[in-house]
Amino acid sequence: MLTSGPRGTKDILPDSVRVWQYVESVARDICQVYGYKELRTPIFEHTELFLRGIGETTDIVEKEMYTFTDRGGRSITLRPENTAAAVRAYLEHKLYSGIQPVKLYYIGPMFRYDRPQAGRFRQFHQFGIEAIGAAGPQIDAEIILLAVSFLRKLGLSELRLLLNSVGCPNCRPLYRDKLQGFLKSKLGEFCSDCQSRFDRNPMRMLDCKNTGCQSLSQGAPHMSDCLCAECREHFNGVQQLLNAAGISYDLDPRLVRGLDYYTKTAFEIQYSPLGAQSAVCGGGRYDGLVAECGGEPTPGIGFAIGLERVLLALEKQQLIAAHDDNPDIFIVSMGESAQLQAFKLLMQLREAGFICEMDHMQRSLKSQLKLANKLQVRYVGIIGEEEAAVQRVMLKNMQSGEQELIDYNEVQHKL
RNA sequence: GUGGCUGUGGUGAAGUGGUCAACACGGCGGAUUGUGGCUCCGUUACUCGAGGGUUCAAGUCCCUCCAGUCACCCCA
Repeated sequence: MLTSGPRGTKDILPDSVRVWQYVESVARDICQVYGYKELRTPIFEHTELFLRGIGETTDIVEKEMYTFTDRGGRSITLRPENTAAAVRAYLEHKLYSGIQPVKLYYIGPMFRYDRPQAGRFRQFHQFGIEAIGAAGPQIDAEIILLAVSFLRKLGLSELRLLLNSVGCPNCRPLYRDKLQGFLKSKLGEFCSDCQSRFDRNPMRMLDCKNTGCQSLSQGAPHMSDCLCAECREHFNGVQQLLNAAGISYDLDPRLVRGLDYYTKTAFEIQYSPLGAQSAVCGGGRYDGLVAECGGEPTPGIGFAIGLERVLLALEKQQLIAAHDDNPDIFIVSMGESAQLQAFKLLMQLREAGFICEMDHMQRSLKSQLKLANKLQVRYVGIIGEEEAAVQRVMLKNMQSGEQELIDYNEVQHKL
């Protein structure tokens, strides 16, 4: 249909653009405070980047990418997330040669071919940050603090921070074996979803909403109990720092990030009033990604915040302030010579920075005043034949109804 | 990709096979021709998401598709 946009996309209409700009400005401000610089990468990349970066067996790559062949025969994909692209840019422009860690942020549209739902769209927007080059838990804590404080600055409460460690290539395979060993004997009793998860992602079975499955997985080993010494120390370090910062969080042994590149710290911030899609922020460490993309082994960590979900949350909490951008003055005119005068006055006032409007529909005097009233202007300047003849304007205060005949030059002093 | 619900004007909606598709809000115009907000009046759907079918007759029944919405999967 010519008259409707593609499924899962939204137009951001003038009435809501202001809120977007506000949220974006809060994001930019906090990034400046924390020392993160904006990075703008293309909206599409070589498909290969996402296959390698995100992981070929992830849902995103298997069924959610907008992929097409361009006229040169290249396979191109609209970015489904921005971490891989940030790492690509980091390598391409040799950002590793500068001050470490490299701290970046981005705000922009992402694309995933999902079925639309509350809080989920095919084109959606993320504010995300990436810190590449630092391995210690300090940077993990910094990033989590940045996310939490961004959401708090917007006024959101009822946020829940979930924290876990998903281990590293040394300890995760061992854990996976251990978990599968535990679940294997009861596999037949799990729901069909869980049975299919067994091979693909057994950790997901701990997360099943089915109460039967939940009781079956009681007592299963937790990743956090099977971490190698290095991962354990790192995980403890992150918690210590969060404690020191007074940030409350819940350890969630079932928290798993869906993308292959995550290691160690995984976190998520939930805003439960949103319904099923309650994750407002998701992030974690990806120590293997830079090497996977062809660089030297380099640690990294980042998060992404879903802006649509943030806006939904702001709406739920009624934190969206109405902004007044009503005109300061509406110029009413009647007759051709008066119109010329009115137009000149309008230009003059706009040059001086006042918000001014006039009629563009050849309305009658009465209709112009009705319109001015609807626009909730404070003043109306009336220029008819009489006023035009003496080069003056009838300035009317719309609240008191009082009006006086004054020179054009006086108008801006009265506003 | 799977399932539930929904689809009437700019908006919210009545309408449960048969005269001009209620009503409310909004928009536009007007109420002796140079003055708004209140009130009153007029006007605003060759058409009921799209396309087929059943019927003498369909917004009302059937099918297909599309879209919205919520949930699963997954995720921001």
